[in-house]
Amino acid sequence: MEDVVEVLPDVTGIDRTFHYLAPGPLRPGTIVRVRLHGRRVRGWVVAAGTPVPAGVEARPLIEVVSPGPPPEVVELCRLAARRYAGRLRAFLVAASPERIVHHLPPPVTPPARPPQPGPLADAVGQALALSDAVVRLPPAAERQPVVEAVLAATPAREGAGPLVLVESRGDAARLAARLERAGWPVARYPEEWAAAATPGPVVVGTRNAAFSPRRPSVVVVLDAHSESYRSERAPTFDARVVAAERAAAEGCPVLFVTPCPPLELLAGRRLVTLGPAGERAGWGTVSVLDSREEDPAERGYPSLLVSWLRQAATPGGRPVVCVLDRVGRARLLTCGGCREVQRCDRCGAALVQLERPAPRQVGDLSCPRCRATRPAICASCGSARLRLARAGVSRAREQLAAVTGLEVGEVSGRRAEVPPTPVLIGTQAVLHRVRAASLVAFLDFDQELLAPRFRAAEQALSLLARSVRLLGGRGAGRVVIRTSLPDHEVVRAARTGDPGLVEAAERERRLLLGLPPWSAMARLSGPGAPELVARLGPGVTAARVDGSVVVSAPDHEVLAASLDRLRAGEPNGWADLDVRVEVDPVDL
DNA sequence: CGGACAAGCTGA
DNA sequence: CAGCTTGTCCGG
Repeated sequence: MEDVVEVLPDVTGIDRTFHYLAPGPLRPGTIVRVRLHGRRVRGWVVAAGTPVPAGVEARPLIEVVSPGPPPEVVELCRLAARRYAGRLRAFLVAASPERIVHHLPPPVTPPARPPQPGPLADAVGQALALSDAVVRLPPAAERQPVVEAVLAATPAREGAGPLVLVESRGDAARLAARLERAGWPVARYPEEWAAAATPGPVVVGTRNAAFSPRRPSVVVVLDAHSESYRSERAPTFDARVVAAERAAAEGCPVLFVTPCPPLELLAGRRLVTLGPAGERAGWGTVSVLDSREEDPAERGYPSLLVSWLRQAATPGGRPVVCVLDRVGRARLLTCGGCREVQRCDRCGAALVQLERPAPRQVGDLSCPRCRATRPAICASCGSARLRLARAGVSRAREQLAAVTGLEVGEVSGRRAEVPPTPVLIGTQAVLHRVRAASLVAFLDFDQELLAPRFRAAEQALSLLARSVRLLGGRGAGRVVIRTSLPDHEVVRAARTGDPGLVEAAERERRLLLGLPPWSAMARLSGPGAPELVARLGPGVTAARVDGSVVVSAPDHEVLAASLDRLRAGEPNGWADLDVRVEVDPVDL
């Protein structure tokens, strides 16, 4: 009983460690049970051999419960806790088995497979040689062959194995099944934690798999543009960042595979593509309907769209999917004269009218993104006649059924069944609810292009990529974009199969406004937030944005150091501060 | 978090 | 003043 270990209790309200005596040496990450304040609680060994503070007497721990994350993953959790200003506990939970692990299965030997030569193998080889790269593959390209190409090209490494991150649990299940069918041993994370802790199998999982136990020999992030890699609950960590940090620490290559890489992913990384021809082919047929040129009598459902919908709707076949986003009550204002959408001339977001104007008063237009305001007059023709353009999904369903003569079902809610109708309509969530489509039509793509978030353009392009994928390659199917902005770079990118157009425009815009990746941001909310502003220290700026505080720093190191200062002053860390911290908030 | 304990309130 | 609620503190 000579070994002293430091234990972090698995208790919500505690963000500090305690010392206990262990029956022998225990490595950091080990899950133990201890007595704390008369209670029996679980916790993680987070350090060994640290001196017991004066005045306290370390007591023996109750028992060793289970193996947990290995020391290098505990270290990764520490880095993540610092970068995302969260409690270490949250990350250790993500890195730990769901149930007690009694014994680890024996290591397996993966098969040796020579890579299949071809353009895909070339791209993968190039990316692996770069060690940290973005592989831009068009949406119609299948992902399993990419993974197999990486597995075939990655040399075996003692005690290590490949790690593949995917965007959803469904993707993980499918990929795991396919790889197993192809003869690769697979361990799913977190369900098969113990197998994922042993050398050999390919570890497949969603964002938490970035904290999986075994050392990676290579890390692949599929659909790396997906926002599901960012956890929406605090701490809002980004698994892509964690995966990159882990690969760097481990000295193994990391590949981000995506049809539309966001700027933050490209920053400091090399890009590998299939070349213009290969990429263009993989974006399929993208058709654009200019809503400004429509016959008003068609009321938003132009005859060309209707005939495409009718053609694509086959009973019993893949559904036609229509997307109409009325998410965010951001009212879209168009000019009654020239029909121009009223946009912010500084950042391009759609303007809204502030509150309800007082009687006989014209309310100014304001930008929900950058807060700029201007008078309610059309920017292009000077008319003061502005109209509110908007239509809810349920009403659109009726209109669509009437105008096409087809049966149209509405997809709403998270768990409701998808109706078996030949045509479906819903918000962008519908793209996540179906596995395949014969046609995808965005009835009002302006909604996506002009959403008041600084990542709107990238998000819009990723919706198009997802749509192309639902059509399933083979040149069948069509994506229809109805918009008043047919020359917007997002629309051009999808039409020409060149996501670089969005990247270039985005780069310019973000540099100009000092947005990420040229800065690092965090949002502090909750009762404690306002008082903390004064304690942030130098190097950062803070701004009040409806009730919460947005903190900006030149980079993540400065931001993390600043937020760390807040925690450092408290004996019980974040548990003492009545505040919620989101680093890199998505919906800004 | 949740137990311990102190301070405060109520009713007979 | 017992019995109960509410609040604050602290854990090895």
